[in-house]
Amino acid sequence: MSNIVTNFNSRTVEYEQLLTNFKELLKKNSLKFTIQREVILETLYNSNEHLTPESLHALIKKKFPELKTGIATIYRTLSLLEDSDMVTSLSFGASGKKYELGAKKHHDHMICTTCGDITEFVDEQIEKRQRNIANDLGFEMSDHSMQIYGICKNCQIK
Amino acid sequence: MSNIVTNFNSRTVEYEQLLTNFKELLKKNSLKFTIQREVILETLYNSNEHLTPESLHALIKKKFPELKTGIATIYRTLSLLEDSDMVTSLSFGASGKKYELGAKKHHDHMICTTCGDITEFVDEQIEKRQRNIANDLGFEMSDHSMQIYGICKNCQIK
DNA sequence: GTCGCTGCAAAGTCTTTGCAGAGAG
DNA sequence: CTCTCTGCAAAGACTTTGCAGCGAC
Repeated sequence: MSNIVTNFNSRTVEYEQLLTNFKELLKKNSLKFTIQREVILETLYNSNEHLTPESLHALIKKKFPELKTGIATIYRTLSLLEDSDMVTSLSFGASGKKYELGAKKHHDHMICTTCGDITEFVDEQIEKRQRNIANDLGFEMSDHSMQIYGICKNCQIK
Repeated sequence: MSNIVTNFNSRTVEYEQLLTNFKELLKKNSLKFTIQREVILETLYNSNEHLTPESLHALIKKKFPELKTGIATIYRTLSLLEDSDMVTSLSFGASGKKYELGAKKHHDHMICTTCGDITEFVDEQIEKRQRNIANDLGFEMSDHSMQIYGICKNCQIK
């Protein structure tokens, strides 16, 4: 798969770092670094969207048809990545479970109920307030997520 | 089912109101008011927890064994209630989809990752900030939800 | 070489649907 | 009476698992 290797040359430092972390994680758990796992990580990294196992599978099939990656491997790898906190899953109403790389900076989501588009944002004021609330309730906060639902600019115009 | 009728006598005004709304909703859509639908609404109202279709079913089976309510009816009624915005569904990681009555005042959730317990809270500061953010991004906000994950007081002690 | 990984297909879950009889309006 | 509901069981959708051969180390 020389074209995968070539691809790496154009990767950002950020991706190289991510890949290194992943390899370390695997090594630490005596797991193996396989082309499938690499392709999944890469595809997640290159996608700006939040992917379902299904859509990840479709993307990979399209980009690396010769790999014949099975959906089971996608599920297995996503679980692995999620367990290791390298990806985060979100689930919205009917649209199922979606995954995104968790290595990115923390952010919240604004979801358009018309077109399903997801916009990310961060607000330090809210972040701070969340920490305070958890504290007040005696909660040892490990994570949090926030979603705002509504109709995005584009869909309002239509 | 006279015992159901009797139960209503001890209901709060709030529940009476909820029931009236439900009946109106049904009438408006030429749907029928059945014992099953009533029992589902009542059980949701009386439960302080966030219920899965499964657990709702179990609760109803236990409380009204003579009804033999099918799980399919639970699913159908929950969809109906959700479509009409009378209940809200939340989905967390692996624990599946949980429902709660949406007639309650808006609130956010703090979820214990150890015992799965859910604590509700509201913070006006965050609520306000959310409105501002949606506004800034040109979003017409219809709803939002926020979850804080962590370890609750109880589980920290154990 | 060893032992984990993968694709495939089969098995599980969870949820939805078709149908015939029951029941609300 | 009519037309929707319901329970049941069968069908679907989505995930997980078992297995035999493959491939990383």
